[in-house]
This record gives sequence, structure tokens and C-alpha cells, in this order.
Amino acid sequence: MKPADVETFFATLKAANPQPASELVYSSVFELLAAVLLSAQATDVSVNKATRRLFAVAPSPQRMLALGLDGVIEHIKTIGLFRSKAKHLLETCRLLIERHGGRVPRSREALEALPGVGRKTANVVLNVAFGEPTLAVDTHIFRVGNRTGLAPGKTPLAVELKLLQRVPAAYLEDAHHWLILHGRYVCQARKPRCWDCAVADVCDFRPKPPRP
DNA sequence: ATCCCGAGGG
DNA sequence: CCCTCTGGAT
Repeated sequence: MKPADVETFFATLKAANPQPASELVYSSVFELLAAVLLSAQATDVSVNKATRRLFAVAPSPQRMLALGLDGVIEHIKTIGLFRSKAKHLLETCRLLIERHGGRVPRSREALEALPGVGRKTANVVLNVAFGEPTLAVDTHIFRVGNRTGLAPGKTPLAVELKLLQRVPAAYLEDAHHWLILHGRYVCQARKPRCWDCAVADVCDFRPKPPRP
């Protein structure tokens, strides 16, 4: 993708969706952190189904700890990777209380020190909860960055750095959600919907012509 | 590089 | 059946 097309790319996505937001359901910074931790390799629909039950009983680190491992698993067992996620979530809750007064810390170092929280999850929390100019690269953004030519890279970190360097400052705040929603609904993994893609003319990807 | 791991879509 | 889903730890 040519540098001049990057502005067009984001202006077009913005016009279609002026105020993009996460589709995860949460009502506090703690719930955001927990929901994102649970969302690894899972759809937001399945995560929301589980967190509706979980957060009704455990909206705080203290209440989450009180549930215990089996209690947490009972609520999230419909999500993939549920055993490791339950374990990580509980240990994270313990550390939030022990190190951070039961609050979610605002620094990358403190966030990534929590089990189950890596660079991507930390970036989401820093951006969405604290308004920091970070850009979390998930499976969608990694694919969209490479496929479109907007931000090619062999690893998520490489794509993230390329995006931070190419996305105009005015779009950085919401770029994460525009890219993720574009990847989820239009630039899909298996069958990208290029025929109704608003940014197809500035995209490097050319789909195979359909069979007659 | 491998493991974790359920639900939904094609 | 196979692939994908807002990854992270070992």
C-alpha cells in the first residue's frame, strides 16, 4: 500500500464507523482486563456469554478469588483454553490485590507481569481503559496488516511497530477497533468479502476471480 | 515449536 | 471433517 493511501484507508473506515468500540461487554477496568484475558483464541460472543455469568458473581478481584478455581471454571468452561485461563485469572486477581491495591495498574511493565497478560492484552487495556496511544495486534489485525499491505510483518510485534509508524496520529486512538472490526466482518480469514469492501481500491490484496 | 481447548462456521 | 476465534506460557 502506498503511503498516500494510508490516510484514505483510515478516513474511509472512519466514515463508515465514526465511533468504533470493543464488542466485549464489561463495566469496569477490572472486567475489561478479565474479559480480554479470557478472549484469547475465542470469539467475543462466546466470551460475553461466559462473562455475563462470571461478572454477575465476581465483579471484583476479591469476589473472583472467593469463587476459587472450580467456581471460575464452572462459569467459563464453554470457552477454549478454560483451565489455563481460570488459573491465570485467579493468580492475576491475587497479584492485583497484593501489588496494586485491587486496582488495574496503568503501566505496561506491571500489566505484563500479570499471568495471562501479554503484550496484546496490555495494549488493549492501555488503549481502551487509559487512552494511551498503543495498538494491540491480534489475529485480525495481523492478517489485515499483512494482506492489505498497510503494515506487513512476520510477527505481531513487527506489525505493531509498522502500524505505529504508519497510522496518522489523528487515527491512532481508534485504529485498533477499525482494524479489528474490518478484519472480523469484511477482511475475513477464509473468505475476504472484497466485493463489499470500502477500502478495496487502496488494498494490495487481489482475490482470485470467481468461478463462472 | 508446542501446548492449551470449546464453540461455531463452512 | 477442517479452520478460526481480540494469545500466552513453557
